[in-house]
Amino acid sequence: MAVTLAEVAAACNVSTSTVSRALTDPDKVNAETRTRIERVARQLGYAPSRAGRSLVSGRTDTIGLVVPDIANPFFPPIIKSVQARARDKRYSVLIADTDEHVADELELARGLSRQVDGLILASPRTDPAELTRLAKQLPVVFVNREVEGAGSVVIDESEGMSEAVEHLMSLGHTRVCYLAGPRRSWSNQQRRDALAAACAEHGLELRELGPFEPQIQAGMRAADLLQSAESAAAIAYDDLIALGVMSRLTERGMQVGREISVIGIDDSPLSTVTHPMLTSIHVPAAELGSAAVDLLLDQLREGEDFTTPTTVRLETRLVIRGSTGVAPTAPR
Amino acid sequence: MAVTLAEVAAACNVSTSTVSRALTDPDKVNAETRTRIERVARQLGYAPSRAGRSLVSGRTDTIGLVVPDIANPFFPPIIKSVQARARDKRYSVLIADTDEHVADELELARGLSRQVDGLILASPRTDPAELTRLAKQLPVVFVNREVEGAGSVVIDESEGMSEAVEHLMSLGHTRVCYLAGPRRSWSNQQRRDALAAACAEHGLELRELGPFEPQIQAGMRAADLLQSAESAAAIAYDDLIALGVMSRLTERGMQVGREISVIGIDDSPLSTVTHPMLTSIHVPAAELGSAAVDLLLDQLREGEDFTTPTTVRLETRLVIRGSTGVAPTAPR
DNA sequence: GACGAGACTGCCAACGTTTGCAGCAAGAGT
DNA sequence: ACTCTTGCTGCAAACGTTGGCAGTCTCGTC
Repeated sequence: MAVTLAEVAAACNVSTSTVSRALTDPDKVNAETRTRIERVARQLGYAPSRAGRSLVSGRTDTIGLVVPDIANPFFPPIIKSVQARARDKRYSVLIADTDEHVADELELARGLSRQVDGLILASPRTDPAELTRLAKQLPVVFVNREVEGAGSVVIDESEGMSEAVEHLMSLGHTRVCYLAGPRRSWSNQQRRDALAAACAEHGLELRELGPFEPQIQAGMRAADLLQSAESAAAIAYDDLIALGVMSRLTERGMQVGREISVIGIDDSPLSTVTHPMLTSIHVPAAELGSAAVDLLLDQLREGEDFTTPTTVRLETRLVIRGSTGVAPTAPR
Repeated sequence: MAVTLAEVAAACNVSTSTVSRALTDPDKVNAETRTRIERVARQLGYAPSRAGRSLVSGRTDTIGLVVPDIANPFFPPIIKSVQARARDKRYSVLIADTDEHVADELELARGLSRQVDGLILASPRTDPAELTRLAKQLPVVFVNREVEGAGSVVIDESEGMSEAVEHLMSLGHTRVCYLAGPRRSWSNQQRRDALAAACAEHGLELRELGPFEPQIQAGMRAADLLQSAESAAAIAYDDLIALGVMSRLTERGMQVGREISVIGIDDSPLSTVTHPMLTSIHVPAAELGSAAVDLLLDQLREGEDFTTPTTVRLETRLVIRGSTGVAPTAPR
């Protein structure tokens, strides 16, 4: 069905090798025949067979991307930037969604590993030892997690958290409640630690509720717990939880941004759709994706050389919107 | 690096053909040797090379999915269900995002067509003639669009629209404003027509604003236009526009659900995150995805037989939430 | 005019898998 | 004892591409 090298070769009265060279290594072939071949190839609509090429080169020109939940608005921007960067470099992207199902993470990654040259894993909960093993089999870059023996792109929440805590204090808050993400999530630990450090530094009292799944429904549950706690300020593990909290609180007649302050993390596109809009710690999703691709392609290029796996650290900052306001008991 | 058939064969003292048969066509080989081969293969961690297999079979066991915008919350559920169904059937899914860029749609689809067995296109704006041509090259299923010579899964908005119009009338509304989607979008035309039909039937006055891109920002712009029109009810092309409208109206101090009623289409997960929650016409996204996969795999199985391309039509219904309420001038 | 260099090009093997065909042994039927 | 069948296995070709090697041709040089 598809046009092959042989057909182009026949049409040009040359051998397949010449056609192959003309199209992939133009300097190696006479300028005149090359242009002729190029013309005929275009005319016939020739496109190299990935399978044939893969077989001999051992490469697939495809990278895999594993995310916990495409529906979580934090990920689409990352996916987009991964795809964009990959496309620039002539790579395709195979995406797998684990549906927040920890057990599937590894299985999916392994399945993918057979049809890709490298993997980008944004799956925070699998056992580190397994991940290290996986990283030995093929190049892997982790997003938002550090794993021994593999490159990673991580978010440094400390700056954003510090700003958030300062922000709350300047509004007169004296305590804050952390709405935790999944217990075994690497980034949950990072965020909790960053918050704890910032609180300790600035003298803000910290409580914790949870864990909650990063989903709006869980946020709603968190809202009710939050109300029975005595905190007028909350920082959520991510925007989804924060949005669920806001939605539920508003539904119950509370004024978010006046009676209670809510801060999210990720600064996903949804932050601006609610009223009040969500104050959130901005995470540079686009950079995250493209940095991950760059790191991975570096590893692919190095080949067998032992490159010390790099960690790229991305800064965060607070974006203040309407969901945070003066503490209720504080003087106006 | 990877374990090949030949290595398994050597370890078992049989030929590669026997190993191949043992693993793909177990009946053709002696039970005893088969179990031995299976054991050794597992031990060695053998996994068939997709490239080798593709080369001889001509199939890739991969399907392509083109969507206009992963970040649009309407699509993730579809993507998930496509992936889930495909995975059940041992297919991988290659996703491409056109970023709402019409010119890229075809190019991306063509690029994908070389590495997949079939395509699912949820890209509403490309020229029909081009799409028909594409459908001649390989099996294609269209989502939310009918194209000659290809299968499709479409949404039948009429029922949902009818319910929406009845709903508005029962609340005392006498006119409604349609916030149109992209002019060349097939589903925009479907939705507009369905709305017009429903309005004509029930005697509701219809106006139209737009077109607007299916994005929150565009919805905000729509909100301001809507305010200067004199309609107390609006039905948007999709939830994103509706959410943008709500967000902007609320920001400008209007009470959505009291002073003005807003209805979205898609019933995306976001519908429940705002306050008030968004009344929306529910579209069965999961069914949409799995139906598309089923249709495509049917086409793949049929092979060269001329199957009359099928169109699957999915019903919609109205989900009433807080964003719609009694018309302001109507008696209470 | 012979020779070597250089520029192109063709031949062929290899990648890993599947599959039609042939070969082989063992058992059944005569 | 002979053939025929049956069940199993190996051989070899094919899929489309790449790249090492060798061959051809032309041209410049001595």
